[in-house]
Parts: sequence; structure tokens; C-alpha cells
Amino acid sequence: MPKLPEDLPECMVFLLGKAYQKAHSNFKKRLKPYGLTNMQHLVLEGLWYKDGMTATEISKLLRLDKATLSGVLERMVDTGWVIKEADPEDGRVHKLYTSGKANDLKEQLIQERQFSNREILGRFSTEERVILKRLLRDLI
Amino acid sequence: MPKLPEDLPECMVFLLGKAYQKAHSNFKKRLKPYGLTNMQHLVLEGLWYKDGMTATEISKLLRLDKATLSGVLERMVDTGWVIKEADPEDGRVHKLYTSGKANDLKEQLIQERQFSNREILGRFSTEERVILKRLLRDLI
DNA sequence: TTTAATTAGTTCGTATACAAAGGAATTGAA
DNA sequence: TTCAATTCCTTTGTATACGAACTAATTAAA
Repeated sequence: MPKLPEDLPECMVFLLGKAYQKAHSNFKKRLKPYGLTNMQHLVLEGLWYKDGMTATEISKLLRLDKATLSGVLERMVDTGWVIKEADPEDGRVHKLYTSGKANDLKEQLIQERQFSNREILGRFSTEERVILKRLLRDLI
Repeated sequence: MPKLPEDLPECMVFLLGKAYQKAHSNFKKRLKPYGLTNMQHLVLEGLWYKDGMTATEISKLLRLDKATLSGVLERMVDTGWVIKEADPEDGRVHKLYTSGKANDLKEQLIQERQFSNREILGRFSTEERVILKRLLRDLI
């Protein structure tokens, strides 16, 4: 691994970017057999937490951009992970539900995330894990 | 800020993603007046560290995907931040140099990154900053 | 030296990101 | 009640990401 420019290795944008890159890549590989992307998995977790949310609600809960989410949800409906229903009360609103296909895999999919998590944190002690999580939370 | 699904706030992919999102967004705003993206700024820092690198070398140094870099460099050449020269020794190779426009702004641009960095780490103590950086480096 | 294997870089396809604008439905204030 | 402000969601445009395939150029092996 070649040396990095000057003080760049001290730069948070760079460090966080690379750390995220690594974690993302790890989880991505795990999800590949399911035909799910990280983002799609995240949306499922959101709906398992509270089914029937609208796109805007998911967007707020998971801090996702609504424009991005729009496309993600469309693909998830197309591939049968999510069901979209118009709200008879309000013509603007569409409620989203996890499909049977998704629910059948729920335990497995949540486990995959936990496995990935353990792999990412593998080299750290329990104390380090706690500290890292706390610092990241504070930062967010 | 609504509560997050179950143990998701413990998930490294999620935490790192959101932390990166925040840092990235902060730096992005700072760079906007210059018409530079974060990625483009990173490439400039790489070339200031070692001018005349090839795309492959930059890719390795900064851990960037070569396919992504290809487009980034094309736009940077088009907008006059970077100069691309064919290598007479090897027909496959193109060497990359920072432009005068880029070099004139070098100090300022590096400072912007440092400012952004300070803002991101603003709430942490010196010890916390050191620990966070070490943990992220270890993770990468 | 002729072909196979490598290497540098581009292109393609798909999936985020996200600002900004647009369309449709709803609500609120005059 | 009517028109402006809001809200939900989609669309558009630009910029990453990244696996995979491809071209062109170089090198290595038989």
C-alpha cells in the first residue's frame, strides 16, 4: 500500500470514505446471492421496523434522499421485494410493505448484516468497538 | 430525529455511511465555489503529492476505481484542472499533471480541506480525534 | 518470432447520491 | 370557496461507484 499524500491520511473525509468503502464492499458481497443491494437491504430493515411507511417517512427515518429513494423503491417493486399501495385517503401518498419473499428471508438477511458487522469489527477489542461506535454517532 | 430500526444504529455499514455522508456533504459545500467536486479535489491532492502520475498510479495511491477515475479525469481535463500527456515511451500510458489554474489555488484548496476537517471534528477532544483516526485507519 | 499473457485505459450497464424542477393532490387563509 | 402555499412523489441532470468486457500496446514464453 503506497504512502498517501502529505496529511491526507489525517483527513476525515478521506478516512471515512475509505472506511465506508470497505464496509460497504464487504456487505455488498454478502448480499449478492440474494440479488439485493445495500440500499435495498436498508429499506427492508426500515420496513421491518415499521411496515406501511410512505417514501417520505422511510426517507426521514433512514436519512436517505427522496429522489434516490424513488428509484430504489421502483426497482424493489419490480423485483418483488416491496409492495406499493395507493392510499385511498390521500391521492399523493403511497404506502410501502415488505413482500412475502422478503419476509421469508427476514431472519437470514438480518443475520447477514450482523455477520458483516462482526467481520468489519473483527480486529477490534470490545472497548474499541464501543468507542468507535460512540464517536461515529457523535459525529453524525 | 426519529428512532432507527432495532439494532441498525449499531451497524457499521450504516454508521460509516452516515458519517461519511455528513463529512462529504460538508466538504462538498466548501468546494462548490471553485467548481470542484470532492473526488476532483482528491485527485489534485494526489497530483500535488506526485505530479505526472498515470491514471493507474493515481488509482492505486488513492484507492479509486480505475473505471470511475477515467470519467473524473476526462472532466478535469475538460474543465482545465488537469493536463494529460501521452507517454512517448509507452503508447498505452498517459501522464497527468496539475494545470496552472490548479496550482494557483493549491494553498487555498488544501486549506479548505483542513477547515472542513476541523469543522467535522469540532465537537471532539484532541484525544478523541486521535482515537477516531486510529480506529478508522485500522479498519481500512 | 509468433502467439499467449499482461497491462493501461475506456466503455457499458446498473445503482446510488443529490440539487433542482415539475406534476398532482391537499390544505390553509382570505 | 378559491387561490396560493404545501406536501408527496417523480423526473432530470450531473457525478460518483464498480464489475465486466473491450481495445490497443507491450512483454514474455515456447
